[in-house]
Amino acid sequence: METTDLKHQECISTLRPIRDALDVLNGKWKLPIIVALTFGEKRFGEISREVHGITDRMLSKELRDMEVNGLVKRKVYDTYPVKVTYILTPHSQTLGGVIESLRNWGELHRKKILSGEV
Amino acid sequence: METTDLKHQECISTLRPIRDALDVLNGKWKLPIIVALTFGEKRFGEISREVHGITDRMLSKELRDMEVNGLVKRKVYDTYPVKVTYILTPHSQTLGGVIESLRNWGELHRKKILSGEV
DNA sequence: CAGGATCCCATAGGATACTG
DNA sequence: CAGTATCCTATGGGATCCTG
Repeated sequence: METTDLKHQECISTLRPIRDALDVLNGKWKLPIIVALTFGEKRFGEISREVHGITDRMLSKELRDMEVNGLVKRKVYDTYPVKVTYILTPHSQTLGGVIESLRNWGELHRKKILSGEV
Repeated sequence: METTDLKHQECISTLRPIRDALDVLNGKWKLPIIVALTFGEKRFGEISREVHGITDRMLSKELRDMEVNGLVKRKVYDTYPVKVTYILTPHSQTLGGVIESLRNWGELHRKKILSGEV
């Protein structure tokens, strides 16, 4: 294996975690759901009402996905009718820096594009 | 408008630049293309060979997209047959921090998932 | 209430062939 | 060489209805 191949391999393995991170954040609804849960533990119906436009199907799907990724915790109360709440996990808090970074660059990018700088 | 609505509006406007940033990076091929161009100006065919698995159609599409977003610059040489090269712009360099941030979190995330911590 | 089931459409992306 | 055109599949996401 020669130098350029080594470099290439290094970059490929660098790419994997980046893709992981992007996948966790991606899709139309994950960020809005995180925002909704930022203000505290919420029930399914509450999130549904706060994240404007989301359907029950997508909310259900995204919450399950986020639970698998350890971003939210699902709590079931044994009442009738059943009550289910979702809450952000400590792990989700570690996303703060990434989101900040994305936001800052997004703002910079928008400014440059609008000013015709790029 | 009451307090919760104000908070909500603030968060929505915060979300926009984040989405912008995610959109610029997203898709299967943008990062690998950036990696390929990191080692310097390259021709269409060279990128095609370095980014394993990409089709001409996707490469063409992604390069155009990245050009619109000011990440790459396209240079046409008036030779026969025509020679075209692509090079990363200074603006694309500003992505460095975001990518670092994504990579670090992605690695942390993977560790936590694999260790069963989440 | 908290979803699942079903159906539908739009877009991402792949395969192959073709052209200035 | 540097793409474009065409056709196809898979996935994301929406709409609607149903149920424990």
